[in-house]
Amino acid sequence: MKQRITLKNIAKEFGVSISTVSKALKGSHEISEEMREKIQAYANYYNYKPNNLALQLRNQKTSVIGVIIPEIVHHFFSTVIDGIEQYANQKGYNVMVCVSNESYEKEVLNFSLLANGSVDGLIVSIARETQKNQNFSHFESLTKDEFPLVLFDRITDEIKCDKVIIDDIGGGYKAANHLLEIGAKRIAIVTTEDYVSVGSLRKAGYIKALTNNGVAIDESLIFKIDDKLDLRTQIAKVFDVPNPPDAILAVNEIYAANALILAKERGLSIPEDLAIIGFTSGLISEFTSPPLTCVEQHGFLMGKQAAELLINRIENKAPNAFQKEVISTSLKIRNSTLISEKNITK
Amino acid sequence: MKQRITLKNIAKEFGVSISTVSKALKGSHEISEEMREKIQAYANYYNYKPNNLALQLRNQKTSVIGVIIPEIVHHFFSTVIDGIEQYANQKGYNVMVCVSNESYEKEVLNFSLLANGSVDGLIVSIARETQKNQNFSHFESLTKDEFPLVLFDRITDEIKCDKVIIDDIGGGYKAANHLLEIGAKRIAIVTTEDYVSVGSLRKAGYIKALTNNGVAIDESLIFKIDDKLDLRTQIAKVFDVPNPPDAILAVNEIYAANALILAKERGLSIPEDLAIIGFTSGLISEFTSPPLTCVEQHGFLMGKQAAELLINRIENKAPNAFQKEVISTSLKIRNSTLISEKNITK
DNA sequence: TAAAACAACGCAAACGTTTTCGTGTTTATA
DNA sequence: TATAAACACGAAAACGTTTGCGTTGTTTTA
Repeated sequence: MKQRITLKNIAKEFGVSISTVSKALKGSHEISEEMREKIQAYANYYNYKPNNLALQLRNQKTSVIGVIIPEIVHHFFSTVIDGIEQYANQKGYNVMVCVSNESYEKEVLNFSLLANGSVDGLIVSIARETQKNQNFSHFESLTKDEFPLVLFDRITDEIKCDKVIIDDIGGGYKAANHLLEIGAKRIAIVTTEDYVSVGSLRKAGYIKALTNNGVAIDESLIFKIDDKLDLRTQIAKVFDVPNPPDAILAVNEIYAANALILAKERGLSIPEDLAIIGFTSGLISEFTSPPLTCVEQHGFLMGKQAAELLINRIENKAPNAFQKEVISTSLKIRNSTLISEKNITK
Repeated sequence: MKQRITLKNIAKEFGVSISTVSKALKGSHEISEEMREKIQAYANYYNYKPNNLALQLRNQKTSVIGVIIPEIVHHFFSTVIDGIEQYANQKGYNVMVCVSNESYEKEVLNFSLLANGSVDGLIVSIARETQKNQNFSHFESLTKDEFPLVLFDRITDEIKCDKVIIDDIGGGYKAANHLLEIGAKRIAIVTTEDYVSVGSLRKAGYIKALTNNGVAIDESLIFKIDDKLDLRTQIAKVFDVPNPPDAILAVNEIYAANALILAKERGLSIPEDLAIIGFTSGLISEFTSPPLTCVEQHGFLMGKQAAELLINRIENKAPNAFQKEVISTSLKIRNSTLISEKNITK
């Protein structure tokens, strides 16, 4: 690659100093009109662009915000990035995305890569492995220096910073409540292992809804999926309990869609024999047969809010106390829970 | 945010020069063991990390590669990014992602943001608007300086650089051929408008397959979707032609899934009355009923190859002539085209 | 005519590093 | 004891920019 032209090059060309060139290009009146025009014409011809690194170093500001997410091939996370990107751009910031791949080690690596002057602030959703081993020391080295940091979705109370989360308890509650309303008596939940904050919160909402409605919690209807094992085999167990459920609440789209497929394979009709509801992030729920009712998560809004919190923090426009924004979910009712009136009152 | 500690701070603390500190931290034998240990301990305690901007400026290398894509909430593109990210990380590079949002203006803006020293090279998939207005001058200012650049998926012959594409013609050919093999006589294609390179290439493959098999092209079976208008209304027209098709080839997953829904609404059984095949990038095809046969695009591999081309170019390990990698597609056969033997031979 | 004002530019510091090339001191060698 | 070698550190340039202040030389003002 050819060397890009610099102020020094231009200065040498006209036998003037670097500062003269800099001022001329900025249209300063300190420089004579004649010199100004010569320099500007030359710079323009050779497509001069100030070197960003030099500017960032001088201004002590990169106007870049870093984002570290567990996965990128994931509808929810990419939607969040979209929200971050749009808000950041509008405020004059760029976005640098790194993927932790659910690995603690990679997350730590990404921290050291980004938090060394490369970015003005960081937006992070915690990797699964980090949530599991509860080691947050890499965060502490940031918060100690009051480095601008926003956590979203996968958060922890251990870290003191701004946060934005989905109302997962509320989402689980709404979902379970909806199932109760359409007449479900035995609601199974297909969730994650407990250390995944999102899964356990949704389960908490499920328990709250059942308890509020006087329904006893049946532990045999709670299924915790281990990511390491085969998904379908684990979900299939839902149908093998002695007294099978008449509704399933799945904490994400993939679980819900697989449950639907398995149920149909067993000859169950949806929603008559079994109602299914999921949490959605992607497009799958729209195209299954029947389409799946789901709790919508509004990832775009979440990204926008996270970016707003971060940029306010960076620009010292934020209050001293850390903020925690909660994004409420909404229920999108489709045919997997749509039961006709006579069934509800049966 | 508190100021991060610098070499200068440490130097002042111990009354030595900056260079002494720098050497001490690097474990240089020029510095006495006593001084070295004092400095290292101090730096460690205060969590010293070299400022990345300063290093990048000095080394004239950022180890960052920029990626500009039309959309990020898109399974295919996020898969490509994943491939880029993994390969780049492995080679010691970071990835900076920007979204053009299919807009020419935003694409140009992203160029000026990234190609000023912020990144060592750029991987780009062209925005739809840019493809439409055919204005590539922002690319020329890069290629003129031999700036490392790789184009993927949405490319153009106008720009001289390394490229990596899907074998779209081959994919269209395979898809149409498969439909012919299972006995389809009237194959409709649901594609994009012609200026979208990917869509028109897939259509070319479709035409080639039909022609090779002695099937005449029926223009009334070619449907070009306008993104501005309602999708389902446009796809519905497929079923309204006087002599309806017995197979549909859709150039992406969304088109295929919608066609499937509409066909079922009209009482057609899939695949008996109508076979459907799509190009896939996401998970939708797996969960429809029946699951959709599709042409798989291997986005991850594409990202990996693009990153490889770029990094070789950056590190001067590439041949002088620009390369064009073609990634072949593969057919994933599912039930939407699975017809029993007797039907094939009917 | 001397002082003041002004026009047009250069100097140098600052941002934080790394690295080459000194320089002064101590120790070992002949 | 003179000299070389080894040791321990500092000065300065380089990466590319911006900007406050200083320095010329010319022109205006009283």
